[in-house]
Amino acid sequence: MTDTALYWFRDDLRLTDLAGLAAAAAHDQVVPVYIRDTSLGGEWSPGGASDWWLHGSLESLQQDLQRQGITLVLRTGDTQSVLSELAQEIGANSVYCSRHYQPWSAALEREIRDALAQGDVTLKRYPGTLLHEPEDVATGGGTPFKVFTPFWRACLRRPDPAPTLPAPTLRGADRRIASEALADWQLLPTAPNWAAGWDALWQPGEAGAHDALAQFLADHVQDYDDGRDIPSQPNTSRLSPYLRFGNISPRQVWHAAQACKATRPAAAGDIDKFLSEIGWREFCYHLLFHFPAMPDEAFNPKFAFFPWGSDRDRLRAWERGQTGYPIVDAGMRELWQTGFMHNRVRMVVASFLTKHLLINWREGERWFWDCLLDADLASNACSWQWVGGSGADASPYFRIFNPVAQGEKFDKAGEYTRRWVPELANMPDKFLHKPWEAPAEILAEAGVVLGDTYPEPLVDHKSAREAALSAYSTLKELP
DNA sequence: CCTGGAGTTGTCCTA
DNA sequence: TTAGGACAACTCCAG
Repeated sequence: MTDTALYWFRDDLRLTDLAGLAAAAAHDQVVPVYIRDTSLGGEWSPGGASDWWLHGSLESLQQDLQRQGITLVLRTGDTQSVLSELAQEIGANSVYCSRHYQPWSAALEREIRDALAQGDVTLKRYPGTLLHEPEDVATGGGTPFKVFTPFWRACLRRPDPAPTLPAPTLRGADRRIASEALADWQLLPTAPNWAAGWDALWQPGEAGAHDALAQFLADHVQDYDDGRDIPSQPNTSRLSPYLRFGNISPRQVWHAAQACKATRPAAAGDIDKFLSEIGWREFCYHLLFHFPAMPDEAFNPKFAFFPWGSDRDRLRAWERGQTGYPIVDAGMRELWQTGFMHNRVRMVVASFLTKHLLINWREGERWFWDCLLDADLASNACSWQWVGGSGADASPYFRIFNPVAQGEKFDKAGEYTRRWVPELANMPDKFLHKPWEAPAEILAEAGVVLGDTYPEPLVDHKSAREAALSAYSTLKELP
């Protein structure tokens, strides 16, 4: 009798460094499946940009498997039912998968394990796309870390993450198994196709991930410490969407970075800084695991009654990149047009939404969720709470980014701002980040008519800052 | 249980 | 022009 295993692909869309797939390869036959279950996660089921990346990742995985003569089975429906039916259909005795850490994942995995067991099928769950399991990192008192620095120090004290695994040699099923067509899932936008041109910017899938990592380590990591803050420079890794979908594992990133450090000791500081950003991803996942309400509720309970405003017009202006603050608008338009935003600018726009507009961080979290290719429940929730001040190890209340100063400091020559806000392209550097201060003749010469070709500032920085400080000061009056 | 240093990414005012 | 301190007080976490 043929010994057949099912590999259930989730957010681990790759073939290398996948312990569960390597283990499944010991069976006579392996049938890989990806299940589209739109009921999972409720309001946190993937947004539009994520679906675009998912499509590309699945297409890439299909091709990689096809090279071994194996077809990726695509099915739609309730995950548990699909797995049970498919296991029965192909006579599988085992189902392999990687672990997830979302609030609903543990219960889902338990239910699936129990349901499969009824048909004498074993669910074999392997560690997920992290460096360390949440259970393996704790304070001396056994509690989860709530501050990043001691968390990361504890991670670094642990044994190195396991060495990475090669892609296993798989033998597919000896008969055809029904699969839906990826195109029928309609993961790509059509009318309108807002992702037109994204193929030139991104290469979803495992090969693209390794290209991006290799190029980053070869050409850009050496200036990471300073360069990562300059949005016009290519010194960030842009690995986040690949990590989000498991096109690459953080262990692969870790070991590649360590190898790079060995050959280029001068870049060691930059590389450690980069790895600490991988550490932030790790920290967010661990926090979400221990505090599953993170995406929906303020981590710091003092914020339960924070006087957030709810001005829909202002929120809309922020979303559309029409706030009148050039660096903010540049970021929001980069997001809308490319599915990505530079990290420094993410902080600026998030600070602007929560502190200048006093709009609840959850509105920003929601918008990013739909627009970002790397929309990740853990990183998105924790980062928004961090900026808003309610999160773990959060930004202090008085840290209110001045959007003019941030623009002048990090986009001094205006390259980034002019690219995404072309109506200001002819503004001189001196006034690019504060066009409302420009004399009439300068505006005329640059072809800018405030309130017409480019908005007047939505709020006045100084008074918005004072209003935020005053709102945040109400926190300390609460019990 | 107590103690004390520390805490991703800033801004503004003053001297 | 520039450097330093204030901006709350609190919680976290290791010793």
